[in-house]
Amino acid sequence: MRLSKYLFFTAKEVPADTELISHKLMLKAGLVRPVASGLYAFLPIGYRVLNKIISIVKEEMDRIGAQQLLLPFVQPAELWKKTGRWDEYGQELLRFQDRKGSWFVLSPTHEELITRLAGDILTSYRKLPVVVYQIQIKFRDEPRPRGGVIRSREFWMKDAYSFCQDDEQMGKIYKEMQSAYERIFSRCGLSYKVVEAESGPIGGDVSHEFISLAPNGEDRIVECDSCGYSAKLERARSRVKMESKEREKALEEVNTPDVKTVDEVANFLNIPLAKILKTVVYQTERGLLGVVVRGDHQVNEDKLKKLVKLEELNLAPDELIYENIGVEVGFVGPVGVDNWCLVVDEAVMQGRNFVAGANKKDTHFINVNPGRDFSPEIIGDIRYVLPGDECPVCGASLKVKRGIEIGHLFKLGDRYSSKLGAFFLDQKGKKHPLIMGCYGIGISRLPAAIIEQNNDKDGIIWPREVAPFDCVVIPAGDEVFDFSREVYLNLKDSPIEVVWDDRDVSAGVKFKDSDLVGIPFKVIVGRTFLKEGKIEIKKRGSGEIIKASKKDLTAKLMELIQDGE
RNA sequence: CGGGGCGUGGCGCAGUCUGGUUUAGCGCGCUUGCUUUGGGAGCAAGAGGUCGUCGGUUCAAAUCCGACCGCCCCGACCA
Repeated sequence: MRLSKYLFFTAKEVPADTELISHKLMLKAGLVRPVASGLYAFLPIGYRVLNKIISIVKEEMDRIGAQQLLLPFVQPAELWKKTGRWDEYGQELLRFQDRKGSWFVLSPTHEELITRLAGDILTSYRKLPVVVYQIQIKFRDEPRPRGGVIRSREFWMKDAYSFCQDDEQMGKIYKEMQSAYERIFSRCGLSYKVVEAESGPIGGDVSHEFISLAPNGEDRIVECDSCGYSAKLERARSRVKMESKEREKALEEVNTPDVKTVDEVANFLNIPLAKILKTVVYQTERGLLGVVVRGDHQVNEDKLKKLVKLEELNLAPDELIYENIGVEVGFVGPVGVDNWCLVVDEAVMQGRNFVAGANKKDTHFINVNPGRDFSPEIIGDIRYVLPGDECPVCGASLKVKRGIEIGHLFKLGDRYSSKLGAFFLDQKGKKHPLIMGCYGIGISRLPAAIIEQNNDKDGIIWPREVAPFDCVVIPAGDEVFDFSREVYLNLKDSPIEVVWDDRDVSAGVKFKDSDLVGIPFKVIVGRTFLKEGKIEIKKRGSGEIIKASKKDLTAKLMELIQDGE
């Protein structure tokens, strides 16, 4: 490839409001270009990287016997109505009508389609298990696309689906898929974590996410260095520290004029946040819910929803609270209220002598004791884990880290197959729903995730397997231009992927551009060649220079590329 | 859903508050020529803009007012 003829450009400036390094570098290096909110064009260099990633994914999927297929990007609404997701999926599902007025959706995912297909074809236990996958575009009408290709509306995804007779078969495939993912992400040069996850709108019980570690990532995970426990923050648990058993003191009112927030109360009474009870009032389909957590904790609504088994859960508006509790927000507490369902976090139950709102203007109670002063209807884990909490498995101190979700595994069970009538017959001729799993990889966000972990002040440093090219031949000086062409043509005949920077610009520009784009090796033909007859190979990451004669160049490079892990 | 910001050649920005010397500037990139050429070169000459759209105010609008469209950022309820 001659660079002078390649659709290639680099930019010195990118919009001032781009935050992420990967976003900046992808724009600067000319990998992608924004087209509209959450829509990106992949230019040739960027598309090469994407294809490298796709090849790795294909190889590893094929290795575990998954079969590639292609489903349509546009799906009829009917299927989505059958599974209920036409209503459940919300505004992220982009819907439109064809000329006849029939409704369709742009696929945000493909469970419905693949399940119906499987139901038509996989009618016998003899064919099971089967794993299929596809690599194609998805569309989710995100409320706020951000971070370049990390959260875009249109994106590439690898989605695989497994169909099994029973949970045991399913479990085996789930494990195989997990190790395939581990190989894929390692080959991409990523440092990642596997964590327990929530399944969200896809549904299902067991779910794991692969998180690429990145300080700016939008997902937060909890992990234990000591035993290896790790989970998404939303579902992470922690052990409740046993409080020293203080003696229960007598309940007392204190005057707290205009002291409303937990922070204000802590300051005003000069006590730690953990000694305050935070009472949050929710509105649900079955009336008001009083939710109590410690002042230093936050209510985890996902956990709360699961615990109380309610669908609708919204913070109650101020007026509604005033009407029902008779006090303004800020002085609400659990003591003496009976027209709500009281849900209390387990950590609260371990404590003694708390401060809480007294349900009276400008007044708090001190020495509030759970059990004595109020009786919860439901007790459970409804809080977010905090850094330093004790690991639920081994008790060591937990850490909270950030990252980017790059892969997700779900055990779906029969959620889709039952609703869509995807059944098979067992040995005895008995009908069962197919037991399903689904497994995604965010293909088009992977370049960004990789760049987040592999860059320096000069630009991108691609790991070997995903680099757009292995090397670039750089002529440094007019006298060597013709010879550099020879060098290029020689390399082109080898398996090495080479590009020749034949542009009429100074050598400095070529070096800078090569560094920015992240080509692993520069093959420099210049003054060293004129002086010593040697060609230089310069490594992108370390800057190390290896000299080779024209004769040895290809072999030397092949060797370096192989070692370049 | 709430708050904030932005829209000026391909890209990044200034100019808008205080309307009129602005023929609408600057940097990057682009074209041509000469000199350069191992880490984003210099000089010279050029091309390229209905100042997001529509409407209003005014003798006069990139600048003031209104509506719309597009884009970006922050927050999403913790009492």
